[in-house]
Amino acid sequence: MPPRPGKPIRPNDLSVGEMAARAGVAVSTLHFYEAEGLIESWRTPANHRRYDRRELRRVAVIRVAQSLGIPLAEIRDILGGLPKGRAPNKAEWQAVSVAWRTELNARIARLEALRDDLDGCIGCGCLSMETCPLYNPADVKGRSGAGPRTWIDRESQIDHEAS
Amino acid sequence: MPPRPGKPIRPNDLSVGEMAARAGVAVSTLHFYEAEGLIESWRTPANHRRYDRRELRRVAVIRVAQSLGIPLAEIRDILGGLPKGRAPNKAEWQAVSVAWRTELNARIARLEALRDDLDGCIGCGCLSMETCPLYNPADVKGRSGAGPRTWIDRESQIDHEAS
DNA sequence: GCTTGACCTCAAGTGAACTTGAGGACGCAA
DNA sequence: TTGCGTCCTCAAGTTCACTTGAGGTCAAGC
Repeated sequence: MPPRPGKPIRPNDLSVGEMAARAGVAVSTLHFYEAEGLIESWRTPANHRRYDRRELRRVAVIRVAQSLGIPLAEIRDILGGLPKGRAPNKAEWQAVSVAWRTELNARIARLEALRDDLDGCIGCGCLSMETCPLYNPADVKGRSGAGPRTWIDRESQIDHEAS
Repeated sequence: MPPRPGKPIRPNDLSVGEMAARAGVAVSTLHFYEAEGLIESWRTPANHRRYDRRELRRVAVIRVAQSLGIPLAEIRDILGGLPKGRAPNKAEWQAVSVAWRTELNARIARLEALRDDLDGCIGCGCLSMETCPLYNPADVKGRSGAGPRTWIDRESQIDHEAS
């Protein structure tokens, strides 16, 4: 590995390539996240990005949240509670954590309900989908227009009666 | 509501409009799901769709699974284990349920890990993201090329060390 | 002096999951 | 017979989350 261009003003900071390798994402993804305001970098005299190691953690949180179906816009909103240039203080961190916690608990509950519901269908011997209650919490985020429906925007409950 | 066109051969079956209203999705979504092989209908002499009430349940499962970030292709694979024209028997239903269960348990575990990890950051007093372990299970589904990365396809672990 | 490698920007392409729109059929009711 | 409501098909548009590609900069090494 040849020495990275740009003077080592903060030698512990990471280049895009290093970030990408460590976070397990493509360089283009980091460019994209930065353009979207999810992460932040400073530039060397050669106009190369440098990332504080803190950003590694941010990327990790973004990826985990994303893998759970949470769209980037929501992630940005929640991470937006954290300061960009410095370590978060207790109150800031707690606010973010509480926001996540509420959402994550709701999602865990839904997954468990789905799982237990499916199990119940076997346990109760009904052998079919018709008679089991399928739980659907109020998750109204009303959005309309074209495009995918990630993190479902439901206006109505699923009507679910026996056949 | 004027009587629906087409003779009432099976009067309990639902028209697209009725299905859409009850399932809380757009008519176009039902067309789409059918084109994708996720649900099924028969046609009246007037070429109108009619859905067995069973399909209502299928749509409900699809929507719940989707809201949890599971892509349609996976949902189709798993629901594919169920027969289309009749009620599933015990073995068929169990196979589907087991497949879901495994996946759902993994997702629940990840959510809990994320939640507890965030909580831990407050509990341990470190006040920052740098020193907490962020858990990332092996979730390799290797895919490359353009397009979004739903249900994350990771080739590498998130590297996560202190700053 | 030239190549190599890592980086840069900006525009355009891509796949998933839909929606929207154009153009048309059917059947009932005024 | 004109209108309404519900349905049909097929093509094209849209959003999200990226990737790919073209064209260029910069510093180090042969």
